[in-house]
Amino acid sequence: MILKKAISGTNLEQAKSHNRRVVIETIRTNGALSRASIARLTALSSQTISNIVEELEEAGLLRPEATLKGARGQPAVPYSINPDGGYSIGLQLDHQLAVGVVTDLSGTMRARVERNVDRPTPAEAMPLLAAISSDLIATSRLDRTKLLGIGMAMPGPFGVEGMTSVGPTALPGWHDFPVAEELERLTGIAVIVENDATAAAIGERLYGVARKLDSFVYLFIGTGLGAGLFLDGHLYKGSRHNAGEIGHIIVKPGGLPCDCGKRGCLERYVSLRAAYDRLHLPDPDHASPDLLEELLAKGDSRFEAWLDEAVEPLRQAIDVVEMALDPETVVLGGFMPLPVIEALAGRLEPLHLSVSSATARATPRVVVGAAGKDTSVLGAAALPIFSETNPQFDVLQKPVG
Amino acid sequence: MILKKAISGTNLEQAKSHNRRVVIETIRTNGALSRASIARLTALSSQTISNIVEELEEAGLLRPEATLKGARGQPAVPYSINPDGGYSIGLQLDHQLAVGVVTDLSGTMRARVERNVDRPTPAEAMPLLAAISSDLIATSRLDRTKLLGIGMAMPGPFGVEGMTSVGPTALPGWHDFPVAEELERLTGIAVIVENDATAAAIGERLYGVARKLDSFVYLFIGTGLGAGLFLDGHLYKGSRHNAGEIGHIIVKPGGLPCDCGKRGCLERYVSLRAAYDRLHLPDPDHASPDLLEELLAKGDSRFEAWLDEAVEPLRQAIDVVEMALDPETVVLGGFMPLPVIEALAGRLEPLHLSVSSATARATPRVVVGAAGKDTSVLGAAALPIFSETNPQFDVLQKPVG
DNA sequence: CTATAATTAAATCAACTTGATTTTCTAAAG
DNA sequence: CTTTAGAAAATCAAGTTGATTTAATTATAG
Repeated sequence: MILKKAISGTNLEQAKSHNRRVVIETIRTNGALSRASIARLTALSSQTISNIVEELEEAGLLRPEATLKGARGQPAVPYSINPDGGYSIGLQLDHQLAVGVVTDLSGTMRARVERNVDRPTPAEAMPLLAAISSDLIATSRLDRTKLLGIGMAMPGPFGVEGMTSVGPTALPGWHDFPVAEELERLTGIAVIVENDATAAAIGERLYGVARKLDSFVYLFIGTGLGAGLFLDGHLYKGSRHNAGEIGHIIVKPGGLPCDCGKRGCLERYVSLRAAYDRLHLPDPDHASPDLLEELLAKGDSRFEAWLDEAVEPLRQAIDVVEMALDPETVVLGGFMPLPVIEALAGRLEPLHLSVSSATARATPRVVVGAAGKDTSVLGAAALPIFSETNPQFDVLQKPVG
Repeated sequence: MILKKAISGTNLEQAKSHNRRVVIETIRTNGALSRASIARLTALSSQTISNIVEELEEAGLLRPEATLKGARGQPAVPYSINPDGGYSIGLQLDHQLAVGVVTDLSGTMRARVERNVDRPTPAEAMPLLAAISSDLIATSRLDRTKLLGIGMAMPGPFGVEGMTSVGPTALPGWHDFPVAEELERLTGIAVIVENDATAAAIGERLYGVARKLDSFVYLFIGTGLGAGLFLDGHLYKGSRHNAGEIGHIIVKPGGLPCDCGKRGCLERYVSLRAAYDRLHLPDPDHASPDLLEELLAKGDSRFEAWLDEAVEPLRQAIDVVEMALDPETVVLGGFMPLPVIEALAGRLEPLHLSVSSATARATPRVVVGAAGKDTSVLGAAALPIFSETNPQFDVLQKPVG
């Protein structure tokens, strides 16, 4: 009999680990907090919090701030995240560029390395990425024991025949290549690989506009278009790690042909590639997002036409996402330059009627998040930090098998 | 300073509660299991499992089966869910029918009551629902202490101005009406309200084709069309309880006008209402799904035409769901009669290329689940059982505030 | 009779809780 | 200005809870 891998039990050890994460997360989302207020927010006893805070301070993850006077009673000592409590490496691979960064626990970039590539194959890219990582460690002279891991962002989807490696928005030759395992082998550091959109979503969650949100969707406008799904306090990756690949949903049945074989796919209208194509660039494979920013600034009429044409498909994508997932907010970002994203966002209203049209809202339906070429590397660097410090169901369960 | 409601900490008490749920869930998904095998599956020690199983047997939730001989060692005593360990009331309200059922822990229907209604308002429906509940309790003479709660299913979306109460697929007058609170007040029993699709999804998860799945989407074809989202082992309801309302995503831009104000909405093509409209029934508000089953059996040409026209929008809906959520499987069901669902499913291939086209699959991309008029009541009855026995993150966290 | 596997019993352990106490401040009273 | 009461934070020490560990017991196949 085949037994389903059951959800597993928990014990004190897991509980402890969870509670430590809860303390960190509570401080991250709220800023510096005293032990007493952490206790109130987490429903743990003040004694427990005291113990945990002491341990985390010992470990260098938290640091005390100036005592808060002015109120009655013993003055509170607020604790905040110690930026130097840990470091993370973020890598990002795309058609033309490989970027690596080091960030500290506060998400601040401490080092950055960039290499040009040209639609690299795994054989070309893997050594390069490993080299970038060791470069970063060497030049930033960071304490390896405080390195939480490597986060890597690259375009999805993963492992889908006829989609992963097909067309100008995909990277060729990566179908079924075990990126994380290989990079882990080369560097000896734990590696987390996600698509651009997911990485960017985590970046927004830890340090950006989504800091306090439980459920949001990050629409990543890059070479193609993808969504990072953060639902009910955790990243939703899908059963085969491909959730959010909405670039290939059909927004215009019978519309522009797409390399995936369908017609009228979303990313044929809303993506860097779509813009390049619409502008009839001679060499769209080597065009730069900067060009679009220039054209926007100049008020180029062809680019304006693209903007106008892209708005309705984007509106429809937002509609689909809102209807399917009812998120608190949709965040727009990606490799598309910020001014262009803002121009698109500015033309979105009136949005379609959806479940997000609902009455009282705490946040706007659409907000603009981080955009530009470092969006996804910084998000990538946030991945290990998130996975090491976020309270999540997994952590509470004993590892099984 | 406004503090975000933090994720809260945990302690032994929560852990215990979680572990009990884990034991129940493990037995539910795998069938009868000995203490030793539960221990292996859950990663808990056999002593812990022994204690928990003893308690659960004491409480009547588990019962021992015949000892398993034939292997070496002391023979194992398998335990299974005791159907009489608890009962649940399911209610379902729709345009023409209010149904109530009692099920036991195994999901078996123990009693059923049905009342005709005609697009009822809250003032009409609430006393009726309360009466149905007390009828069920009285006639089935069930032990009130073993009643886990009332689950209720009704069409969504909830609380969306211009959508909740508009059009022939919605129930009028329910915008912002606090159904659960009111029914709880009238009956004195805990009430969980979900839309049809969500209820059906939970039913499939506990007792049906999705029993072993971690992530799946239930496409509920009813008067309208909605999706129940079960992602990463838990129900995803959305930030305003409206996730899965995909009946109003646009599948044909500029297509048939919809009462929500948009054009080409999915449920204008795939739903009972869409079929009735296509058949030009004189009184679509009072048509019955049975008619469609008859027409299908007869091979009615107009109905065949509807089937053919509905397939592509349905295919597109599946495409959107697969691309956005990468589920293990999409389950088709709803009020639409089973033969009709099967006819639709039979015409779906070839499905669009999506992330679900991936290589090795454990389950088919689309499976047919429970369909017919009792689908959502039975699912509704599953809701309290699920919420009382499923291991979930919430349970592990201390109630805050 | 022996190896094997399931189950049980008693003792132990780790982490959170409880309630009393101490510390350190503000605000009001004298 | 000094004193005192009141308030909130932090700490201390003992207590509680539930999982784990270790060892013993039981039942069966070979």
